[in-house]
Amino acid sequence: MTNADEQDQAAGISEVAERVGLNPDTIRYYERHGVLPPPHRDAGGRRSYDSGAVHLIEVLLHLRDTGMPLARITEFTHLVARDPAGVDERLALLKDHRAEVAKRIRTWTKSLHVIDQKITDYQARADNDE
Amino acid sequence: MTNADEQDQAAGISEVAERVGLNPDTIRYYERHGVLPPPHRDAGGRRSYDSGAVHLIEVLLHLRDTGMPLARITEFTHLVARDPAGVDERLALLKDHRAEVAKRIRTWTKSLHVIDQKITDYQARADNDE
DNA sequence: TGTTGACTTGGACCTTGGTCCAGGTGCGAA
DNA sequence: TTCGCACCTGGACCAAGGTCCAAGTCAACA
Repeated sequence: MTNADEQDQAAGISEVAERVGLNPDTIRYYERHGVLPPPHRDAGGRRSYDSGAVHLIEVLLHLRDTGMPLARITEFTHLVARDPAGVDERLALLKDHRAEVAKRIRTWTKSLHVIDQKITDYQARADNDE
Repeated sequence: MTNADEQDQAAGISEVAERVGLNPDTIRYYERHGVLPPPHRDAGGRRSYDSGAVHLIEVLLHLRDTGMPLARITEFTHLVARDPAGVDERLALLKDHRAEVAKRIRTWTKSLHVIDQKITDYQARADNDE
């Protein structure tokens, strides 16, 4: 079983990509654009991600997947890099985003009702035409 | 008061755009791409939207705003045009979409909890550093 | 010791969803 | 009847977010 070893330290880009569900090219793209910080490199110059780096990717993906634009995620990453201890700005950014996500969930829920109404309409028409 | 008149029949593209919150260019773009059906034209060749046409736009915007790709909305529009009475396919399409929206609301709600967790973490760190 | 296979880089290309612009037309007010 | 304005068309342009490709490097294995 290779599992125990795979839990530990330093994976290559392909393995990380697979683990987080991204294309390796997407990870490189994010790095070029500052969305992700540059990872360590092994002796041969290849990218090497420890578990902390992988965890950061996973957190940032939660932000992306709740609609935060890459440019905004990049700000977050830069805050971490510039001042790893200074948590205040990051906290503000997250709270902002949290509010937006909550709002979007509310508006989607409303739209869901509109769609349901339309479905009900159509169902009635379909039943009438029987 | 112009209000009573504005409620009635046949608005031009700018007025409709304003009413539904779109750029007139966006409405033309949607029409070119089949997202919206071609509207009536007045004597001078200008687009003219009656209340039914405006209502259709509003419904389609609910689909768009819950993440349905324009290509999918276009299918819906074509179903209406091809067979105005045949409601079954439209119903299936809407139910599909409804399920996707419901799922998305669930996953976003989960991500919201992850973000909240991160906020709590940061808050604890900020409090410790005081 | 040479071939494989995974990696490296930079840049070209792609899709989605618009937005903007130039050049032309037609209607109503002055 | 001429001005001005809203509209028309077709096509260029834009931004975000990737994806793909060519050419080169390196480590390991036969």
